[in-house]
Amino acid sequence: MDKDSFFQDVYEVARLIPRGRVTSYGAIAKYLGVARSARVVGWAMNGAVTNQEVPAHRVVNRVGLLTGKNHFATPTLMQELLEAEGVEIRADQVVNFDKHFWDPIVELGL
DNA sequence: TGCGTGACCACGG
DNA sequence: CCCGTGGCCACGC
Repeated sequence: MDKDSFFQDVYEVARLIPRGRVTSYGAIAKYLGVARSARVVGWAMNGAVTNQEVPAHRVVNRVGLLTGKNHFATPTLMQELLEAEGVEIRADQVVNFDKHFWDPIVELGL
C-alpha cells in the first residue's frame, strides 16, 4: 500500500457512505488500519470540502457531533446537507447517531 | 530541521 | 459525563 494514498483511501471510503448515513473519523481511520491517526482523517476531510466527490458532511466525531461544521463554507451548511438527506440534527449533534452510524468495518467487512 | 497545532480517540480518575 | 494525559500523523511557519 502506498503511504501517499492515505488521503485517497479516506476519500474513497467517504464516497462509499450511503445517503442519509454518517460515520466517524475514528471508524474510517480504524478501517484503514490507522486507528490512532483519526486526526489525519480530519485533516484529509479539510481538503475534501472543496471536493464535491467527497461528502465530508457525512463524517462526524465519535459522539455524532458536527465538529467540522466550522470548516464548511458556512457553519450551517453541514447540518443543512445532513438534514436534506433525512438525518436529524439537534444541537449540532446527530440524533439517533447509533442508528445512522455507518461503520465501514461492518458494512464493507475487514 | 524542529515545534506548535488540529474536523480525534483511548484511557484513567 | 467531565477533565487531564498520551499518542498518532500531516501541515505551516
